Amino acid sequence: MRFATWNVNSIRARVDRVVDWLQRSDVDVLAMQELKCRPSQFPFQRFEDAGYEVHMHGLNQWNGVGFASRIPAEDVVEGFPGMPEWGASGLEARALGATFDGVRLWSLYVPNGRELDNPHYTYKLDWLKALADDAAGWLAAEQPLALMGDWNIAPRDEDVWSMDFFAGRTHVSAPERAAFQRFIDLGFRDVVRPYLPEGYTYWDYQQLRFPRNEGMRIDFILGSPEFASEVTGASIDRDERKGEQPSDHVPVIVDWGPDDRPMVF
DNA sequence: ATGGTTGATCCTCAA
Repeated sequence: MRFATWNVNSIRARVDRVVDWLQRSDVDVLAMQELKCRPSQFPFQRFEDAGYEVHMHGLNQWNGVGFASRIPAEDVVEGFPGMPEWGASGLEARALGATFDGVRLWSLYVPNGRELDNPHYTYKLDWLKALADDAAGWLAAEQPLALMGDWNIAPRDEDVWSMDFFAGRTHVSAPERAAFQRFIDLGFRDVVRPYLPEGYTYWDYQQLRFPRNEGMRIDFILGSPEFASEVTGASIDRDERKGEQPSDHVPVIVDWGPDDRPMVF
């Protein structure tokens, strides 16, 4: 099976690209973030015509998470217990869980944080702590489980194009990196890094960041031990940042399952 | 060519 995650930055602006990519890439389940729409606005038919069912969670023009899959989704859950609210606007559409053929997946859009002294930064850290608290319990199920999405954290210095540029900014701060590391300490593994030690997943639209390859690695797939042990490959589809109307993020893909296992002795 | 973003509830906010 092939699983992927992609912050599509508006599904309505990019449905052609996303559906074309799904079919071309032979993906079974795609976790999507930043759909930027409510269910009534989602182009469900375009996915269904391509053989994919969609489950999505969207409340307004911001955030929005979902799954497109060739496998039926079971036990679909919006948000997680204890997920913090954002001020008066309440719960945001940043997490959707679903099970596909026994594999539990989460599509996650971690709050951006904006600046270190911004209330969104505290919200981001609180949100990650609440997720980790719940995810610790999910691991006890000893079921294949993966947390997939836009984490808005660059865990290593080499995950940003310039540490000088990011000095004093979000995504690289010690508290954010500690929040990410907590998932690793719980037993999750970055299942892409062993196959691809280098490579960005995001380039800002501004300042010619992509032509200059001034990007960030902030989209990750963290697998439980039961998930990680069945991963047989991974890729980052950098080409999806090219061409007409790209998202500012690119897809991150893992190949998974006993049927995909190459011969290992 | 000495510049340079995109998307949404679209002239302001979010990333």
